[in-house]
Amino acid sequence: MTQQIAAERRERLNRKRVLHAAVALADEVGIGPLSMRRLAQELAVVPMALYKHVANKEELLDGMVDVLIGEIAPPVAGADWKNTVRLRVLSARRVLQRHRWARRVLETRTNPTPAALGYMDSFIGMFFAGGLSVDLTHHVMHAIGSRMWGFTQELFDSTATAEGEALAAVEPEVQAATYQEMSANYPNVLQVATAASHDDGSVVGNGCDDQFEFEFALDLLLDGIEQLHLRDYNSTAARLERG
Amino acid sequence: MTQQIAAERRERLNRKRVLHAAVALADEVGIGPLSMRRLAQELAVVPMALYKHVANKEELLDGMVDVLIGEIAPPVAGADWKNTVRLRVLSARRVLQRHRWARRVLETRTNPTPAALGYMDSFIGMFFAGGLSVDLTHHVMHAIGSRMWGFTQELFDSTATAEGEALAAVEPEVQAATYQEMSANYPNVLQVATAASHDDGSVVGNGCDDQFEFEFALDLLLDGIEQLHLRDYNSTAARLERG
DNA sequence: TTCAATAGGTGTACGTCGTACACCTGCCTG
DNA sequence: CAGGCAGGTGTACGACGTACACCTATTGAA
Repeated sequence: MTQQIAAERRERLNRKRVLHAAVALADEVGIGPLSMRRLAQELAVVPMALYKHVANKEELLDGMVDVLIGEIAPPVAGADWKNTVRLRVLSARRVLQRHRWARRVLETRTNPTPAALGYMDSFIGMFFAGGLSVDLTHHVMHAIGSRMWGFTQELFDSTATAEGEALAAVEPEVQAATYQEMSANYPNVLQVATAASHDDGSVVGNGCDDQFEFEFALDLLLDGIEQLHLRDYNSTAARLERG
Repeated sequence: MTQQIAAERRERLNRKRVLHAAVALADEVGIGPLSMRRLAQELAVVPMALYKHVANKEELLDGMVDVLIGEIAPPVAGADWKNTVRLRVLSARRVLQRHRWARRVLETRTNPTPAALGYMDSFIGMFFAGGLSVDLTHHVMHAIGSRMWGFTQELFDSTATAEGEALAAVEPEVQAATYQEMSANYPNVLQVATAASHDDGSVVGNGCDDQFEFEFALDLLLDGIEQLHLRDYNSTAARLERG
């Protein structure tokens, strides 16, 4: 009978349940409204109960990132290093797109968790397997930067803002006025912004293909890296040349 | 006599004073402790007084960024586009290094201010002046990303963390233990991390030359861009090739 | 089977934050 | 001199993260 009661009772919390609930909640309501209190409510538990499974909010966020890292596909076998890296990055990107809050959270991480270190280690391993030198790989990791995690830092990315979504629904007159003002003050921005929006007619919304932009930059880097590799790039030599 | 009193009295606040005080305070104590209340205190004024000059904290941060944008050098004249861009980016970088909090703030901006748009416009103008097509410039702007502002997104950058500074002062035994653990679990990370620290002896601290890494990646991109430009890159053609 | 140790959940409370709102004050203009 | 308005004040509210003391359920050993 005590067993029955125990069975009916809400099953006990554990770290995994907390983290997955947090990820689900963030998926649903975004990262802003995700507070310890709100998460506790979702788990039908008092806020302080969470602290038995997670040291503090920072650690909660770290844990959420770990969950996502677990969703990134392992490296595919049997491709050259460039494609292996490429596919892995694109897999990471898909994860980030399933969890739109993740970018913001990643940006605020300061200390890598073991899971993050593991991912980095495996990531570096792909270059080593391709024969890249330790030296070159080191610089490459810096150059790739956040692209390793499937995103790039784009300041003022309208897709990241809440108002960005509302922007499409704005009256045509306002759009026209905006256009006038832009063309007067920021003609170059306007040209570049409209360059990509041939397919959809909007002027203001970013009509550009994020995926294409991401791959464009990724390939620019990978191709450049390949060139350096083929030329047996060596950074100390490069330093000397530059002076 | 009322004049005398007025003269002795603290001069009235205005937007500029508020923003510059905020920048100075952030320079001094960091962005974390910068609260509306703290800033008000610094200005010997009640917190709500700030709201007569700034709509809310977000707008304060926007304004602080504007101050920094004002510190970036204008484009130099008489150089080819690549060098013009290069020098400008490095100037932006110097600003970001004077204000160590700026990166974190920039990362959280969602809507560009007129000053930011102005900078972007002028930035784009440098590519146009070099003869790059609107199409290529568009993709380039995405590829450059936050490097335009003088920084790159590096996850888990130890220089960004408070503990990073304390890390150098850690006992040798602990360093040794860390080393053991790293080499067991993350051998690749370890190799890459130690690759750059030949000059200074530390194992854990990032012994690498940030400036070099930044320029490495910047030049990788600029060189790649130049190649595309010379080949009259066209993105719709590229799309077709890729399928 | 019993019982103590321990892991997990609760309740209350504190300090900090951003900021709404009503108010006062002193300067500028007519 | 009047009166309006920009700018500074005071109080207050509802979040937030989390410290701390407490209670309770589960578990492992006797």
